[in-house]
Amino acid sequence: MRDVSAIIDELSWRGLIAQSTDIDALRAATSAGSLTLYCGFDPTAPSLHLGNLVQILTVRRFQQHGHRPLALVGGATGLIGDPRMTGERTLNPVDVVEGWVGRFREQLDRYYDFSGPNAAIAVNNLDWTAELSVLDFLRDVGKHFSVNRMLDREAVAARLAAGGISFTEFSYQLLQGYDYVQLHRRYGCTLQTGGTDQWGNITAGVDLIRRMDGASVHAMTVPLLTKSDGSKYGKTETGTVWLDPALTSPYAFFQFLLNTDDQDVATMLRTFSFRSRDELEAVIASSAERPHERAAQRALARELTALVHGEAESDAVEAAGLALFGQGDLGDLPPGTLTAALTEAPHAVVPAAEVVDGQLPAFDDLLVRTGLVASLSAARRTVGEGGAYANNARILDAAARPELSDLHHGEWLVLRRGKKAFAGVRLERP
RNA sequence: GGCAGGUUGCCCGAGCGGCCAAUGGGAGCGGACUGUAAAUCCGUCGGCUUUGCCUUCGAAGGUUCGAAUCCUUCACCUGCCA
Repeated sequence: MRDVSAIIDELSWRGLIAQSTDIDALRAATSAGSLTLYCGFDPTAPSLHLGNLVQILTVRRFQQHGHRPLALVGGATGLIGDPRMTGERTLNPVDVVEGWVGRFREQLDRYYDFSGPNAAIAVNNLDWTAELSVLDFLRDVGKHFSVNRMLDREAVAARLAAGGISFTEFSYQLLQGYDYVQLHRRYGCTLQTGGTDQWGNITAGVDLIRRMDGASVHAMTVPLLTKSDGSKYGKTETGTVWLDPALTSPYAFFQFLLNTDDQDVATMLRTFSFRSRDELEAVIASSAERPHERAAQRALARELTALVHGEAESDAVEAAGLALFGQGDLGDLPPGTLTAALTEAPHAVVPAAEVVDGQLPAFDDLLVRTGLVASLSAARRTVGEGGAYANNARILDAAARPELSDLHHGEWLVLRRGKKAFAGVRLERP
């Protein structure tokens, strides 16, 4: 087993500790031996995302130092919804949330070790809330909460000032607080981690344990990932960067990380990478000297893509990107390389039957089919703006039709929108 | 409960009954410059069978040759008074 006490120092230099109830007490607790901790994830979407991964990997670091994680998926809290600044959530159907619980659990399997002396344990807060009666809840849990204090929560205050908040969401904090009580009782859990936005919820649990069981437990938050310009990291034009390859392709995932701003890349590496401090500092230093080589971005993209999607997939999508962004003629690429690259990128298949007079469907149509643009109007607009390319040559006429002879290896046409958005069109031969 | 005001495209926010698919800003997208970066400048920014047509301005009706703009009802929000 690794040195259980070193975890706090490690998190500290990585910049992963935002707040904690009592850092010295926590350090003492981690030094005393293996402790049990948890960080919950509410199934409010079909997949976990990059922002969640910060929390997951922080817990993973604890586990690697010999501590035991509880992989909590909020089957109950996901039905209620944590109050957001922006407004009341729409309740998701019960069966949908159930399905998401299963997907979250599968995803967590990848990051926590469920074997060994400090094996992770999968838990669902529905297990102790489903049969809880309203009266018991109000008498045993509710009595310990002060509405006055609950109103102080930032999200709640914002909602009161704006449109208002339902009793349902207002009660969320009680459920999360009670989770901590149950995990403390059942598993001896003495640490809860989460994003800084969870501080109020987490300390509510700490207080509740003190009141109900007279025990003192720990809380710690991890800074929320923000870019240097203050915006949320992990969101792109197209939306959230998901961990599920069906929602965010490994190719897109890799590209997203590779495009990390210079200003942010050091923070991202410290946050996500499991490499040693010396290794990271070397990469960051060399990248600062020669930023155009983007060694730090590449290191980040490689390690994280390999962790999330596997080593082989990471290599494949990196090779695809290198092939597509390469300087040379795409036609010079070996057929296998081109096919592999375009298969990783978005692509559309055109049946041979659609070839008329040796010509494929028009460019605007193909641009839409590959998903590079949202509509025919957008396709024509993009062509008009000079932002659409076929085989790296600007498309001048949206209505023009590519010839069979334009296809690389008689099979592929490479479409591009702007500088970075590639897609393949494959002609399907009968 | 009474009085007054509001609800516009991804967000904020203009909008005389015809010249409004609807001013302006932000975001997004494209181009230039670059390093598949940032900043900056320029362009673009509902859809389509695209010199025109279709669907949008909280919802449903109505007036009119013609409405985002007028009237009625409903829903929600914001002030003031009880």
